Amino acid sequence: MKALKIPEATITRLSIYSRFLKRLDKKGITTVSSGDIAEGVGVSPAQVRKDLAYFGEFGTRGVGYNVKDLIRYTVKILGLSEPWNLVMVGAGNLGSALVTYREFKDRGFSIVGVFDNDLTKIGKRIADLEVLPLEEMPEMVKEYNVRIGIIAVPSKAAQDIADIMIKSGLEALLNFAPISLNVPDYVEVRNVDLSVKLEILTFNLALREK
Amino acid sequence: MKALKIPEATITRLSIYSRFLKRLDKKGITTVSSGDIAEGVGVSPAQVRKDLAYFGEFGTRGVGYNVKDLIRYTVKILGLSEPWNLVMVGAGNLGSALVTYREFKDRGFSIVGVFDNDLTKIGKRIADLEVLPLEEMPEMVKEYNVRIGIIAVPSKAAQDIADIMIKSGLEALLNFAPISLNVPDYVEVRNVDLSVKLEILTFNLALREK
DNA sequence: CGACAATTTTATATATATTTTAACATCTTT
DNA sequence: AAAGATGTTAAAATATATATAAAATTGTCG
Repeated sequence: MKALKIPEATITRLSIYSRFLKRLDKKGITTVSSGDIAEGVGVSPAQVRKDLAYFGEFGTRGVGYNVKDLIRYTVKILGLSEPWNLVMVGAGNLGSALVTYREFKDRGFSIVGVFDNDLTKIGKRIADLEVLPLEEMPEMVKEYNVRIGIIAVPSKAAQDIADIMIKSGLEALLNFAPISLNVPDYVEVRNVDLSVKLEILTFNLALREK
Repeated sequence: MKALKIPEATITRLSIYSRFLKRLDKKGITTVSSGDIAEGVGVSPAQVRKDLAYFGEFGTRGVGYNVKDLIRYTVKILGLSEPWNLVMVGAGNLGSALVTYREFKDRGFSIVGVFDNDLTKIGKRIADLEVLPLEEMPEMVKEYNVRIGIIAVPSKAAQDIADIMIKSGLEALLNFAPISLNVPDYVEVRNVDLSVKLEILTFNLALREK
């Protein structure tokens, strides 16, 4: 069915458009042009139209896009029409912050389990969840139909944890550890590297001195 | 001096190479080939060489790269030869987690001040720092020669906070709020959007059902 | 022991593919 | 009919991959 390959950059922007549109909707705005979206998120209008064009015709020439409709379309495209249950591994500072991160909830993500292999953390509570030992992950994955897991553990542990998560039945991993994970082909992995953008800033600032 | 424009993707990868190399060094490995690096971080060997070629010739044909030397070069290129002082705005869960985030310290970043405009948070301690009111930022920026600030506040507040940070003298912002900031040309901004990669995963998982 | 060939690996040039930008024809509304 | 905005095609710019050339090391054989 899917003939055309979609650039990942397009998906990235779609996610950003989608959330921008939700803010417009909350403000009561009903119609929007590609130029409005472009300005709101910092890209070109042509880029917005091109990105949307991969998936269909959602606008009306001479008019623009209906905000509510376009939200529905983008949400559908991103696979967010139905809520997703997630598990988190790592009950440290970062893991705890992500468990309570509002934006995830707003987008339909629900963290149903937090795991750690550190005995001092197991049993503690984060929000309304009790930190559980990793052994209990397979059961939870099955019970809550979890397909995606978040890794917020130290780099050293990340690969082992990933292996365990995959064995537990997960198909996709969001990895906050700054290392490259080795996983089977059927597992999707994306890394969130918290340092990279910071180092892009230092690179640019350092250039100024030249 | 800098004639050639360097792709941002190259800087991104350089940051990743640099940290990968540090891990090799810690293991006692002294020499590395582009292929080793490529495998370690998940790109092609040609890509590694091309990225490095923007900045000079760092390797020896037939041999590879000296790990320690290449670390020095990448660190220098990224502007990390000297440590950087940062300020953080937002003493919520995410801000607190980032203040204690080990990786930042390892790369030479030192958070010297945490600010918030929430009276209930001011005065609290995060690690060894007291949360301060925003009014005290200009002084700290000056005293500690801070050029980069991190924004970890709710989206609604982010633009106002950014304005204040810029007025305080900052030149670069790392923004964790999922909105696009309006800033003067001389200010560098990079966004870290914690939801985007998650939605790339859901997009890909949703595709499988097609 | 020295010369030369084979191997390894970088650096560079070339080609391919992808992504972005720009231009334009088309459709709505006023 | 004019203005505004999309969808689409074409062009330009970027980025990636491939191929080749050059340099250093290792191994081999006379």
